[in-house]
Amino acid sequence: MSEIPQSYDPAKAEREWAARWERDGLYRWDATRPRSETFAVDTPPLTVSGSLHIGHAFSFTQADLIVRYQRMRGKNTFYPIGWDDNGLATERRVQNVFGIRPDPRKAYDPSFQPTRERPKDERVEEVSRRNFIEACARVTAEDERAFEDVWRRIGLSVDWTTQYTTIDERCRRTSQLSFLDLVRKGEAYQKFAPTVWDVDDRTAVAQAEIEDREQPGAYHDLRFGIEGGGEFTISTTRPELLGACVAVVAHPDDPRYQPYFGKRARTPLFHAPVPILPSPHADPEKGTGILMVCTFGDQADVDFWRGGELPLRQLIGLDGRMRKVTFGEAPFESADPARAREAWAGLEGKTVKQAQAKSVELLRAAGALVGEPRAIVHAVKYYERGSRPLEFVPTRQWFVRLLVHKQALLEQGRKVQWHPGYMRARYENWVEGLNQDWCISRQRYSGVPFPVWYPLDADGAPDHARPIFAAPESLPVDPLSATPPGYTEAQRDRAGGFSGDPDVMDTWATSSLTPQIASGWPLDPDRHAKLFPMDMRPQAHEIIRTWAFYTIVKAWMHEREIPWRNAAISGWILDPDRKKMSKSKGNVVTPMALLDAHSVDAVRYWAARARLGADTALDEQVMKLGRRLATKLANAGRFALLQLERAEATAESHPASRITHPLDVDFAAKLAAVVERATLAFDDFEFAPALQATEEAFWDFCDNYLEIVKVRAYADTASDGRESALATLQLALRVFLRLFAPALPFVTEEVWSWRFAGAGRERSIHTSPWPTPAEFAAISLERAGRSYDAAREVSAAIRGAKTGAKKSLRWPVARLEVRGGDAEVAALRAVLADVLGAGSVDASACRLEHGTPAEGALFATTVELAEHASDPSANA
RNA sequence: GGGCGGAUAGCUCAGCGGUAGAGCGGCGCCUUUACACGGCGCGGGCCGGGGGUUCGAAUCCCUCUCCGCCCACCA
Repeated sequence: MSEIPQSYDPAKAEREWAARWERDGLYRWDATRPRSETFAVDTPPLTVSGSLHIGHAFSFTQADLIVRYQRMRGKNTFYPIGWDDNGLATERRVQNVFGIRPDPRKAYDPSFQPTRERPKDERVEEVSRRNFIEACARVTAEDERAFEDVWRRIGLSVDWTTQYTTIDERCRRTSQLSFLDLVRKGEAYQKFAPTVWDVDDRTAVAQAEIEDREQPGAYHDLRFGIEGGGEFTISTTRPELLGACVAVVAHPDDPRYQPYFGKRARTPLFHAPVPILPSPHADPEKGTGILMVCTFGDQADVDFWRGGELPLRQLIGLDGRMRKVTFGEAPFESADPARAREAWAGLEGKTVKQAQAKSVELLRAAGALVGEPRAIVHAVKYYERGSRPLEFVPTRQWFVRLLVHKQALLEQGRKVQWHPGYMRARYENWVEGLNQDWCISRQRYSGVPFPVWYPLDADGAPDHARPIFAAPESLPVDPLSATPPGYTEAQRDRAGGFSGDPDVMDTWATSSLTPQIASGWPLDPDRHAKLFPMDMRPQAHEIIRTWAFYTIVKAWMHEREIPWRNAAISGWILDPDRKKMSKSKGNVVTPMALLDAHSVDAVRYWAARARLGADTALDEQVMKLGRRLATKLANAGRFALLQLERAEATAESHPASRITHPLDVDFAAKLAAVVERATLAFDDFEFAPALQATEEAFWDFCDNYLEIVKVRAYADTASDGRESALATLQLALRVFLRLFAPALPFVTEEVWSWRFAGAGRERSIHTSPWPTPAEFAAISLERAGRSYDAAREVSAAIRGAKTGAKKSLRWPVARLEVRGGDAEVAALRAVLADVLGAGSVDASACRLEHGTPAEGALFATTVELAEHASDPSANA
């Protein structure tokens, strides 16, 4: 036993215990134990290029609570840690930090050193792809160290030996193996097709990364002619796409346009003959009921174009500017090429926004604009990190099949237990609403390359139909530096030679494999079998459609399995004004200052009080409460242990079998019930009710049990009564400490170390067995009655009388009269000595009588205080 | 427009079929030998509105209103 200090210093305990746990390898996974004893966690690899805010500490703590509980239950916990450091988020950060941007045409400069503190006005410098990737590695390594500091500080019980990053060799290999497996199974394919494209980042993006933003726009009414006579008006928000118009459509039942079906219209400005076709997607109520099909304005255009034999008139280039095209030549037909070319000359090279303004000008001059544009607000699709609207641009991309698997993926989602249960609806909504396969290729640099090359024909053009895949044992490979089998490096990018796939994978293509990365799939099948499917995936709700969804997709495609049995979805942290905390809003609160101000246990307590899935306001009051609780725990622990120490001369230990006094038996029974409630709650991932039940019982223990039992525990000579009190103190403290240990790992470990730390599992509270009914088995709980309740009620009446009279709690009582039913009076009589001792009531002043209790109470109690106190220390 | 949450004391939230709860804040006391980072006590609520089921509803059902989130909506 270590010495019991006078006061508890949280900061000191945090430093010392964190170091000790790491030194002892307390949280290591034991690979020799069987799957049935394992609790495996699919820890979120945090995006290190984002800002680490208190919300991350909040959700990671919630996962840690469950892991700590499972570990105490005897589970061999597998709690890995990783960082997500590839992808566009990292590239953005590097561009901001160093002011550099990749240019694949530039040569590698080994002497290049990125520097910070680049003046804001200085131009962004273009560097080689390799220099850029090196800069990414440098930034993320720094970020990862900063993040690790926070995670260690907050006491996450992760196994640090498992650390990985999504750009490291192991992840690149796993990711590429996954890709090859999907190709082999026919789930991954490449296709040249209109794809959602971000013109700033110049890459394709996936449906999951698209968000709608409300923004101002305008309807423009354009006059179209009909071949053979007549005209009609089309309302469009995108007049700049007029040149890309390949058809006009109206609803098949719309009588206004039925006569024109089969005829051709003439577009204004470009004089392109376009078919007038029926289509059910045209809404007669909207606009004029007839609309342009352009290549491509929206998903409806893409869908319609795919279903017909229409030409492709791509106007918008990869850079978001109007391409150089020639009207009058296929596919840009025109009945009046000269005027069409003249119109296009005013638009070519312009951005979408500029082209729109110019188009209005031209249309107005040509008399094709009916009235003036009418302002509206409408939703426009953006890349979630983008600043300009997305466009559909035909490009070659790799996709993973989703649309044909919706049903299977819904079924997989139902096999997962979602916590809270209603979060499953988010998953199902997303799956049901899918309208594109998963585009996994990105025209970027910092990511996992596709392990693919293409043969070049005699003209030097790649033959995408005959990709050359890397051999699995050669992974990870970078096709831009590695040579495919059967070729020499000299043939790279030469006619008749080969070319590496220049793209990298979507970051989700890798992070969707976190369970497999951690388990060692597929190279270590034994280890994989011991860890997969995992037991718990903790994550936030806004990435159910990405991370949770893609992880379920991959597990199903590779092994027809669910990736984990439980998904524990944490809520968001809102600022005190209930706004979501985010970097862009500038309301981010970082964890370190809060940890310093309130202590780690206090911040963890705040996280532990919130229910899974519920958005929670940042509330420092709750942290103060947590700190108070930790202090109380240390003080109550100190008191109980001092009593035990004082009595050591007469008793070696204080087994539960010595708990015989009615007050103690009753309290033990209440405690046993709390253990049961907390255990049931934790089993169901409900840490907040578990904590609440524990806390309620603990404050009752401090405010009532301890006060009432004090006199008996203080007795100078050994007796059954004193021994019963001491045994109860010991049992209660051991139980409370362990019930609190997941939420308050530092103070509980500290107090535990003062007396209870032993060998084996009990060397730390965090590996000690979770309390069970067995610990109460030696107590005759069947004899538990209402003595404790009776003692508490009468004590409260005595305290109330003294407080009401503005007297100190040691003020003597002249008369105490308690009336109640016979059973209640008997229950009180059994613990009367404790009650009188705690209330400074002389036995001679007390009368217990049969009578009618007050409403909602056990007794009717009358307290009369003495006029004077003989004990000077009791003077008010 | 579809889906999912939420609405309970000034604030943050628990309770989810049996007489309205906690903490904080407010007010008033008490230095008491574990703790003043403490203790005792007092006020404070038509449990969002309206219907229904029930002996009994904050709790179950219907409906409306408001708040938040997810998805859809680009003519």
